[in-house]
Amino acid sequence: MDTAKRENDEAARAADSPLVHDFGLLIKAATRLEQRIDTALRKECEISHTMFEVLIRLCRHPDEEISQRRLADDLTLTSSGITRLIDRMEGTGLVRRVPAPGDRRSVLVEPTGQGRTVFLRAAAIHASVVERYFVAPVTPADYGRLTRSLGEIEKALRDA
Amino acid sequence: MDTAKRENDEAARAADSPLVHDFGLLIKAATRLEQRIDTALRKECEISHTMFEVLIRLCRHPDEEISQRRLADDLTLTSSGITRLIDRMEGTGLVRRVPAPGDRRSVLVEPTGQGRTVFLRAAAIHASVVERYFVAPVTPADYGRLTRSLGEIEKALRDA
DNA sequence: GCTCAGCAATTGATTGCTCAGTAATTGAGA
DNA sequence: TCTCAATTACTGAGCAATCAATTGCTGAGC
Repeated sequence: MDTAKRENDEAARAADSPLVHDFGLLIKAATRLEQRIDTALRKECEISHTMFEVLIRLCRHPDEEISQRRLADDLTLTSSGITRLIDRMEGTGLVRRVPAPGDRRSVLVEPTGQGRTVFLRAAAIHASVVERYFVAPVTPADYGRLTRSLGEIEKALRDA
Repeated sequence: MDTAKRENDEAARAADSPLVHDFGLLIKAATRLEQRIDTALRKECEISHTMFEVLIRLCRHPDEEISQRRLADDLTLTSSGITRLIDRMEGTGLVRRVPAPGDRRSVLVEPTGQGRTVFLRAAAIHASVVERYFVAPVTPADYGRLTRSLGEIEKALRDA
């Protein structure tokens, strides 16, 4: 059948387009990098990369707790995802839930002392992996442009 | 306690480092973009983004089937992950398994006619989302450098 | 030719998320 | 002041991945 053959060719062209290729690169680089960090953190610190992302937010401003809602938005998780993640982190003593002063629906989260200690060890591991596979492979000039572009892309997604 | 206070400050600095921030941007941009594509493809074509990634590989070279092993490596899935993914795709008639001529351990996968048809529709959706949120937000010059950098990063991860 | 270490795919059990639905709380407008 | 739509967290069910263990097959070295 001729139409089948033409569809084959069309599909082959679509599958080979630069757009597909370039975007594939982004996805692959990001997932490989995240996997590498995740396994390193699990081995050395017994936490997942997701937990690390939570600790980053909690430690950033030492005297300002963060609501679960905000964490969910920041990590692109659903509210139920965050509930269970914080459950696990509370269970292993990394964080503590505290009621929100002004709003009784909301729950604030803060790191425990142990949480901060683990975070410091984890941050060192994180930095070394990121340094090696994210920073080192590109020239300093390109690195600046890379992060700027990623910022633009993230902004476009956020605004939409 | 003084040591606790110092640990607080140290953690705050680590959590605010440019490295952490920049890498966070990559992860966030990639996951948001992938989510957007995934929901669009699910709504319009009833396939997941992961299935789309499989179809890309299968349609790229029309007369060369691809082994599950290769697909798993390419998509950064485990072999068991690929087995179940292909199960589902075979179940909905998108692909077909065929025995590998030279090696009876290996299973090759090829797209069905329906698989190619769905792929063509999906590719159009994919292109429009990628165009809008990945290409449009950066200048053409930066886009070239962006993909080059991502290529370098991916290469570094692959080599290691 | 035989053995055996290694690889491909599969399966059972588990993990970590989503979705849909629920309960408590809030704040804006009649 | 009261009502009600929106918002927060949580829960049960389900899904898509992982890990660990198994089976069948292959090829290199003796």
